[in-house]
Amino acid sequence: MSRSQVRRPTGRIGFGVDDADCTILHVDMDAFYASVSLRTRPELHGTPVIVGGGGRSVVLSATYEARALGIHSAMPMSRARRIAPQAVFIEPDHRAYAQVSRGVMALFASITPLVEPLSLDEAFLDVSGALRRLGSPTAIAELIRARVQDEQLITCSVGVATTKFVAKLASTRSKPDGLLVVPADRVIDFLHPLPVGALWGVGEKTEAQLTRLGLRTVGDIANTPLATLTRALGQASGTHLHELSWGRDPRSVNPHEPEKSVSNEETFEHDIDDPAIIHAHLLALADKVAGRLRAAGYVGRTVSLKVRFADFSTITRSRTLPRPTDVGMEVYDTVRALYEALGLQRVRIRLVGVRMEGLVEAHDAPHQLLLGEPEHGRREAEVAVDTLRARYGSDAVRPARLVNPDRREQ
DNA sequence: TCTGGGGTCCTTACCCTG
DNA sequence: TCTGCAGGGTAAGGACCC
Repeated sequence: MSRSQVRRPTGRIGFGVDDADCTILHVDMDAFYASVSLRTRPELHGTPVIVGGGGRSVVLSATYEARALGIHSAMPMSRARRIAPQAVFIEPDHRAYAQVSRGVMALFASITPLVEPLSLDEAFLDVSGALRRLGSPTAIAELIRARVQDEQLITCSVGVATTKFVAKLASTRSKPDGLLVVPADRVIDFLHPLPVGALWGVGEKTEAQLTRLGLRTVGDIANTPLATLTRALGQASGTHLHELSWGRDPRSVNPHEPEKSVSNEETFEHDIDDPAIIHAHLLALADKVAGRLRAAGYVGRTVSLKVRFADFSTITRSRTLPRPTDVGMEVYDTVRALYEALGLQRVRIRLVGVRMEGLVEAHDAPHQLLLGEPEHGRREAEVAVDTLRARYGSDAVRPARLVNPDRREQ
């Protein structure tokens, strides 16, 4: 099949024609995971396809044909199977997603150095420095759309505006396979008819609260006194939404946003009440988080434990260390102490998670040996393990207690 | 119906310090 | 010495995003 056969008709929408100041682009892949999965299953184009895992997982992505049947991302897979038994269900292929994402981000980088990735499948671009070389923002957006389709065999949608927030909304409103330009003098016309839920930061709870105030559109928010909004939503959220409702968003495209936290969590296939098995999972998670910190060159100061019980209630507990660390055993010791402090007696647990916060770059962190601490020890051992894993795979070396998952702690 | 995983940001409460 | 207060750090939880 030739590449051109994949191309859909361009869903280009113009909210105006004067794009001179619209140098912020938001590029978002359409149904990313599903589209990537379909590259190797072209016979499924035009059919309902749902990407997700088994067990207690949720829908990661669905084609627009599946969405027409009522499927949406984050829906439990068990429910999706019930609603759309005729759909094709595909296991996620994270390696393929990462590979396509790298290709797309490299394409963005060839357009402008000012690229701020938001996730695997979307990014903001500031193209103000590329106008002389590549033409108007709209021309650049069309170029990106054509190249993504030709090089990656998937479609994307692009919002073009003067601010990040409006560009993001524009790409959403142009989906799938579309382009929407919102010039500065049309921002209010574009924003005010939209439902409040379209605003970034308005989810289910906030929308319900706004509805109680009788506010249904962005225009309603714009015409509500700031004091009313801050009373209902708090100082930060109220002010934020009021600013957005008038199209004011001063944030620039920032390509080097530092990481603030690193976490890993795991939902069990079945709820667990055996402390020894919980400990083993905490060890594996601590090991994983610390490995990611070392790979990224960070150390973290605050260790956080998350526990979700069988009834879905969730608690977190955290402790700030005297000095930052990227050593898995230090993370585990802390997280286990936090777990023990809960004093749980064979309570059924659905999920455990480990998070490191208060990140600083490792070379900026002061390294001071504690009294009695050997100069070489756990960290050196874990760095050696990193080297082995890089060469032989992530499962090549594991903490002894994790080699046999059925083994109980003594 | 039955709810993943990896993040960010905000609010509130509490403690400590000056 | 005691009290009130402001400000910073920490902890916990909630809402939201993709």
